[in-house]
Amino acid sequence: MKKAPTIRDVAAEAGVSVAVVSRVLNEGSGPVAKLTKAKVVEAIDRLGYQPRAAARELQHGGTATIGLMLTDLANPFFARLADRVVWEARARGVQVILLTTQEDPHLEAESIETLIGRSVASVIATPTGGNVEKWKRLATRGVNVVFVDREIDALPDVDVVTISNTTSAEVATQHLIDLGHHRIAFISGPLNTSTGRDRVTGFRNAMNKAGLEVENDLIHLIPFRGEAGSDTVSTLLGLPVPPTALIVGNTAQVRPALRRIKQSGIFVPEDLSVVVFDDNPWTELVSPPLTAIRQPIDMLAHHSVEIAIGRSKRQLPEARRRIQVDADFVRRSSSAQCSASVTTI
Amino acid sequence: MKKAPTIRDVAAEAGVSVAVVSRVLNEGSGPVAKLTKAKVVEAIDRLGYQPRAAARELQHGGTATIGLMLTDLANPFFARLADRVVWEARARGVQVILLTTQEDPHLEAESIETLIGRSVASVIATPTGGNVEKWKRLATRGVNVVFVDREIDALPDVDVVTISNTTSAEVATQHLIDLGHHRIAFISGPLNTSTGRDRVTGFRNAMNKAGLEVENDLIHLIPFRGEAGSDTVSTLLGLPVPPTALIVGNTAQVRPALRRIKQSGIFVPEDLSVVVFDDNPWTELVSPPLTAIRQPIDMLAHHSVEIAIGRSKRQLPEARRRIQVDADFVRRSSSAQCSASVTTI
DNA sequence: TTGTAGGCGTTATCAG
DNA sequence: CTGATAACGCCTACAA
Repeated sequence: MKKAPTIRDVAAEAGVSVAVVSRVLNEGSGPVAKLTKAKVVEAIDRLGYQPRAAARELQHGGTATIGLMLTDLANPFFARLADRVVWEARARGVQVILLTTQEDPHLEAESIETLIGRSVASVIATPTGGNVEKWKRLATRGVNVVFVDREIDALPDVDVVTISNTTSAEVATQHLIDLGHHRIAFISGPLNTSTGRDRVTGFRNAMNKAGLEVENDLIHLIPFRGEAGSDTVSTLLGLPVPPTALIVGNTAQVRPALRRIKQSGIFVPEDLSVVVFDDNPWTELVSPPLTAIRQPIDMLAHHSVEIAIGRSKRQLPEARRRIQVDADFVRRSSSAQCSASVTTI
Repeated sequence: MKKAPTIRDVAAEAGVSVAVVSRVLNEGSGPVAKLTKAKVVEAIDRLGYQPRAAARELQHGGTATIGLMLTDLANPFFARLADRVVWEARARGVQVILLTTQEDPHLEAESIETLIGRSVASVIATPTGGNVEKWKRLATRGVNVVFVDREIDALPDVDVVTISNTTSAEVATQHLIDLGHHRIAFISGPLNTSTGRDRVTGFRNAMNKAGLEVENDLIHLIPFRGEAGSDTVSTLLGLPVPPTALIVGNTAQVRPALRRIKQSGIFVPEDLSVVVFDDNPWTELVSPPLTAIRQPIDMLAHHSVEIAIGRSKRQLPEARRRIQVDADFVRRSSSAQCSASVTTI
């Protein structure tokens, strides 16, 4: 475990000055004779030399690194997002430092500090909803912030990449209405997240448009973490007049909700039609295969990274970008004609 | 976007020297008068000062950061592992920089270089199987390497945290044997990974112990990436005498395999009993709920981080640690008595 | 084409 | 208790 060689060691080994070594390291930062270069390269890998990122960073005053701040990697949606972001970033030679907030604003605040300290060039994040001041400070520091999946209204200046949540929820709702459902329940995320809010809006829109009443009993806003989806389902099924259809607009709660439905001995779609947000690879393997809103994760990742890196190269127009990618509606077998509709109407 | 304040700005603002500021920053690195300290603290958050990690790192010659190198975040197993590792690390005030290799030794090599440049204290990794020299160099540099989930035989000195793969495969196999199966197929990962190898070994052990012949037709070693599991299933089902049971020992191929089984119109467990490696949250929601080997992911994460950090503090005995945690066997409904067993024997 | 020297922001070592 | 000042490893003028 001898200590790492420095640029000086390489210089000595090759019999040249550090400046020359630096020049061969950063291709094109200055002229180097062919022969000299060869000697240096030789020395470099004889010593197994590797430039220290910290020193470079200090000198140059920043890194090309992207900070990726997600709420929860155990959620397959975010896991796949992370996978794609890391991939896209690497394709551009940029590293990713990953932090998770567990939906906790306190941890989020810490993470922001950390990222400032690390002097990352950009951060891609799914904000919890709080820490408005902190986010502002980060942006003021010259860090390019890109929100993905969610946004914060109080921060109208940061770039945002999301799916069209309102429209997606409308589509899902309309689908069920077309099948004759009118008692449709909706489970969404907390109202202080843009996804939670926009999806509920879409749901309401579609219901109103169809002249159907929206009963507050049937709308449930629950946290992303935990298993609240289970109890919510129980509550819904226990209603005097239970819903005939359910939309789960909270990705993280799809599994708990489904679990409870199974336990309750309710049949899908005979007793209850189900549509869920986010199509993960397992969705089609459960019985019945689930009708779902598929979020184009690669697009989300692609645009986020594109913007993040584009900004740090100042190759983007000043104006804040707000990209909405369309989600696909995938019809499978968990949604069907409302059996009650014939008799009830 | 004014530039970030430095320790000097703080010193000026507080009317003291940089040394003093440094001392209040690093609690207990030297004496500071109470009043002075107050002034400094005041100045610090008036300026929103945040020490630059790069400078510290340069000065001190290393970071407390952990490099986490996984093959594929889209695989829920690794996603959950990442989640836990990030969590455990943070609980100890350590950051994680995440890299994925996509099972590609070339990308792995790059990642190793990167990590050296970043002068991380430790790296936790699921090695692809190659790059033996590179891994050695990393270790020689004084970086604490911990392999998790898999190991490399050619590197007998690095710490390893895995589940007991051989035993787990034995248990799974024995379970099927007990149910009267003797034509049992086994899908595993490539032989150049320890998981692939050990699981096959376990399978063979159990078969031999029961005096059953192991037909090579029934053992398939396929890559972790891609959808090879589908074709493999087709091949197996197309055999003159198809197997009555299948163990999928390649976590990433569980989904493709299952998918093809469904498509083939085969009934589980009536026509085919199925046992899979790794119990993810969806496993119990598919029909029928899958009998599975559950890997204790939190234990894997916990021990990995424990070792990684322990080593960097030199608080661990010299000797290499090799931790094997036991996996649980979770019996559900995808495995059943062999219907053919009565007639065939 | 090559070399020399100064500085990036911190911490650590010594004098005051 | 506090304050100068020399590293840490690299890059970049500027000189040779």
